[in-house]
Amino acid sequence: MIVHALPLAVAPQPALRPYGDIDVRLSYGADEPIYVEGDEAHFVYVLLSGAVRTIRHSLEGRRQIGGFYYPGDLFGLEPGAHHRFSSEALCPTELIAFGRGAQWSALHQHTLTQAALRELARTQDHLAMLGRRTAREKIASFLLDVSARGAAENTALLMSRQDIADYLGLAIETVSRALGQFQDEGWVAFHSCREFHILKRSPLQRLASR
Amino acid sequence: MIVHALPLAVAPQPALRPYGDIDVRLSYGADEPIYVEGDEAHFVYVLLSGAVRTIRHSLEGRRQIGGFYYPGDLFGLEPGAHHRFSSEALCPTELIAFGRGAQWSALHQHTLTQAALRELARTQDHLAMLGRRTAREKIASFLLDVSARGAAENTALLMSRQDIADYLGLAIETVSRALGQFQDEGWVAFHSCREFHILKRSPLQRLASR
DNA sequence: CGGCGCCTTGAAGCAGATCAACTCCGGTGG
DNA sequence: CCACCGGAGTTGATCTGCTTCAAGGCGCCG
Repeated sequence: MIVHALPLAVAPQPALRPYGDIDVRLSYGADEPIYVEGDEAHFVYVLLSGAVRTIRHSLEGRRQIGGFYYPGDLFGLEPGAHHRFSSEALCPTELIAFGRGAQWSALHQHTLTQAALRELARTQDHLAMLGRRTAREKIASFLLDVSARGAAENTALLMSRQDIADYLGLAIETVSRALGQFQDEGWVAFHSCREFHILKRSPLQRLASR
Repeated sequence: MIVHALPLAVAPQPALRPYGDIDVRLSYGADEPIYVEGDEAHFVYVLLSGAVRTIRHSLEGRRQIGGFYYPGDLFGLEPGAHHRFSSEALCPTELIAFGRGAQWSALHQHTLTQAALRELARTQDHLAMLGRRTAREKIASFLLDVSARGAAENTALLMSRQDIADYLGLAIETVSRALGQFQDEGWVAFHSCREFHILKRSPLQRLASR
């Protein structure tokens, strides 16, 4: 982790908010942790460039990915004093950490509420996808989601097959097979295993919106 | 639906917020809908008595339950103008609907943010449960959750087996079988099929926290 | 008492997990 | 420049936990 710039605004909160209203710009390399489940949640993060995943590990090592975040997204919101997921950079990433000080909270109260509600909606959609959908349906939705993020013809998959599997609650082999099927069916084309574009959107949409 | 009392406070918002800052007390019978997916979200709801489920239906009728809500809980929060789930009373239920007027929003901004964040955390926990857990693990967690809500020795299951199945992403038969197993193993005792108490908490906790 | 939901139980089938090679590719060092 | 290595991805074979299908039990209310 590299600290680029120091506090933009400082309002001391020695007791409960050691990092008060401090804002910091940070850089991370691929797979570097940003915070870990259980850490005190001093900051809220906004992505400038790169991408981030949030993760929860179970005792026996099963991994669940909570979400992927892209430039402009806000993440790390918590109801309490501690982070409930870990987060890691998917690739070289820059972000701003906003101290959860009273001053900032008061100033940006409305923004904060909106961010929390949007994040809630996103999580609910994710939840509905995990519940009662087949592997093919999950992966079709996922490809459409990812491709909707980038305006370009080709979409880069910044995450590994294992990340996708842990996001969708599937085995890595199942992800690989479904992607292979979609390619065989002529619905998508993989330029490399981390870059694709969609050839036929409608059959994917039909699967995704069952 | 029965309207008990009329506006406690009124601040006209004719254009975008037809129900402005109006607060209404309402009653519902078992299985009565409170709002439906796609409805305009004029209100935020607080439960006084009874219980509520939120639901999303897929095109082919598959049902996903988003959550169960109990007295004191707030539900119906949305980032946009429309409800993204339906909601129904589980049993006779009383609640207060708070109009999402500018006045109320401003007054209760902080409360709103906290509610959104708590709801987010709850949804994330639910999500982590759907992703990578076996049927027995899901149902053990569920029983512990439900029993934590009531202080009493015996816990009433206000929801049907189908509701539990649709909450956990399982078939109704799987729910029934797992509950039967837990009873056979002497971990829980069902007084009737809608009322139980926990005999051995630790094996359930072991399962739930894997 | 009879009928209708809800729940339980049993048997069979299947989607996806697991296990096991094998391929592909980028990096590294001889 | 090429041989080697290691990690990521793919592919095939087998296994299994859960779903599905089917039947029967049980409680509740008219």
